[in-house]
Amino acid sequence: MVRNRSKGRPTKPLVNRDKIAQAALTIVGEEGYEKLTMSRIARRLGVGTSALYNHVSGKDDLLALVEDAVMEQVECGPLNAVLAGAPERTPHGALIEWAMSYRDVCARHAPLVQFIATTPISGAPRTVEMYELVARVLEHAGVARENIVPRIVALESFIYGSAYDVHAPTDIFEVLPGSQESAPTLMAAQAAFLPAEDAGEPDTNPYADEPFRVGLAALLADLAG
Amino acid sequence: MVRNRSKGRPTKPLVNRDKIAQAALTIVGEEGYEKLTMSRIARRLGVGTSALYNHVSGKDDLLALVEDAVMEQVECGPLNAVLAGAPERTPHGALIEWAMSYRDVCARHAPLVQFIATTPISGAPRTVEMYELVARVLEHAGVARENIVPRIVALESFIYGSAYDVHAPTDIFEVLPGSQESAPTLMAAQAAFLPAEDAGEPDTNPYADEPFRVGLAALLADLAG
DNA sequence: ACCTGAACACCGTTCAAGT
DNA sequence: ACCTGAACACCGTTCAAGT
Repeated sequence: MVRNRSKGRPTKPLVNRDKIAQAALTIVGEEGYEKLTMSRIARRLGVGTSALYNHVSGKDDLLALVEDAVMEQVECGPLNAVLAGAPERTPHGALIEWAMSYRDVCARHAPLVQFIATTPISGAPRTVEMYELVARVLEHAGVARENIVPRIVALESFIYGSAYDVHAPTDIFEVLPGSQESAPTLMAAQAAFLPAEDAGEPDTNPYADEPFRVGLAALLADLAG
Repeated sequence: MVRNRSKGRPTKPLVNRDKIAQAALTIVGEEGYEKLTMSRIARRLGVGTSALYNHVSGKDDLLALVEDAVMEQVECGPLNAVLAGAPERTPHGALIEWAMSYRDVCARHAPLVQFIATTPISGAPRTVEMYELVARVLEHAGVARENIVPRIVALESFIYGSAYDVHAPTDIFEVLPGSQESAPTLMAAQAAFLPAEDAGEPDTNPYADEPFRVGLAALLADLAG
C-alpha cells in the first residue's frame, strides 16, 4: 500500500459508488467472482481497503451495486417493441427473447444468482424497471392481474436455475462405471438424448439449452403466440 | 485446542468421512451454513482442523458429502408407489409430491443449491438413485426416451430457483416509496395478487408457493393427470 | 496411516488518527 | 467528510514432526 499522498481527507473524493461498481465489474469480467474482494477493488482504485467503507456499508451493499450494473446487460428491447405496438412481434416471442437474454446474463454471473433471487428489488432500480416491462407485456398478453406476479416469479425461478446449467460440466449426468447398472433408465434416456443433440453446434451445452427451451415453452404455453 | 492425547497416529482412527458428514449436517442444522467451516467440524469431532484433510480433499469434497446426506431427506415414496403399480397414484401426482419435497429440502439448504446444480452427480450416489426413479416415472407416464433428460433438467432447474424464493423476504417486490410511480403495472399486479393470498395460512410465503404450483403444473401439463 | 501444532496467505470489518 | 494504516477475528490449506 505505497501511496505518495498525504494522509488526511483529500480535497476531492477519490472514490464513489459508481467507481466501486465499475471496478467490481471489471474484476468480475477479468478474474471472476472468486477474486471479487474488497481489497482487490480498493487496489484497483488506488486506495486502502477501509476507504471503501465510506461509500458502501459492506459486501452485501457492494453486491447490490453489481447486481444493478449487471441488469443493464439484459436485452429488454423486444419487450419494449411489443409495448410500442410493433406488429411483427408477439408477447410470446418477446418474453422468450427476454428470458434467454436474462438467463445468459445470469449464467455469466452465476455466483450472484442467489443474491439476486433473495434480495428485495427495492435496492436495485434497474431490476424494478425490467419487471415493470415484463408485467406490462404479460398484461398485454391477456394474463389476469392477480396472475402476473406469480407468473413472473415462476419465470425468473426457472431462469435462475437454468443459468446454473450453462456452466455445469458436460459430464453432469455421467454415472460412475461401477454403478451404471443401478441407473439403467437414466443411462438409456441420456443415450437417447445426446446423439441427436451433438449433431448441432458443439459450442452450446445441450444439457442447458434444450431443457431451457422446452421449459420456457411450457411456462408460456397459454399465451397467444 | 487442549487435548490430553498423545501426539502421533492414534491406534484407531478418530475420524472418517461418515463422522465428518454427520458433524457437518449438525452444524448446518443448528447454526446454519455460514458456520459450516473446517475448524468447526474439527472442533465438534475433537480433532485439529488439519486432521480432516486425511479424509477429505478439501471443502468441495466436504460439500459433496453433505449433498449426498441431504438428498436422503427428499421424499421419493410417491415415485416408488407409482412404479409399484399403486392404483390410486398417478405419475403426475407423484412427480408433484416429489418436486415439492425436493424444493423444500433445497430451501433448507439454499447455500448448497449452486453446488448441487453444477457438480456431476457421479460423486453423489443418492442423487443418481433419485434421478433414476424420476426417469422411470417419466417413462411410465409416456414421455419419449429422448425427452426424459431435458424434462428432468427443466424440472430441477425450476425447483432450484423456486427454493430460493422460499427464503426471500416478503417485501421482495416492495418498491421504494419514491419510485412507485415508475412501476405502476407491477404495483397494481402485486396489489391484485396479495389480498387474495394472505387470507390463507400466514406461515407460507405467497411469493414462493403459488408461483411454484403454477410453474410445476405448466411443466407437467402434458402428462396424464 | 493418521494425528498435532505451527505457519501461510488470505478474507471482511473496525477504528483511532490525520486533514 | 473522507482517507490511512494498524489491528481483529476469522477463513481454507499445507507441512514437518510425531507415533
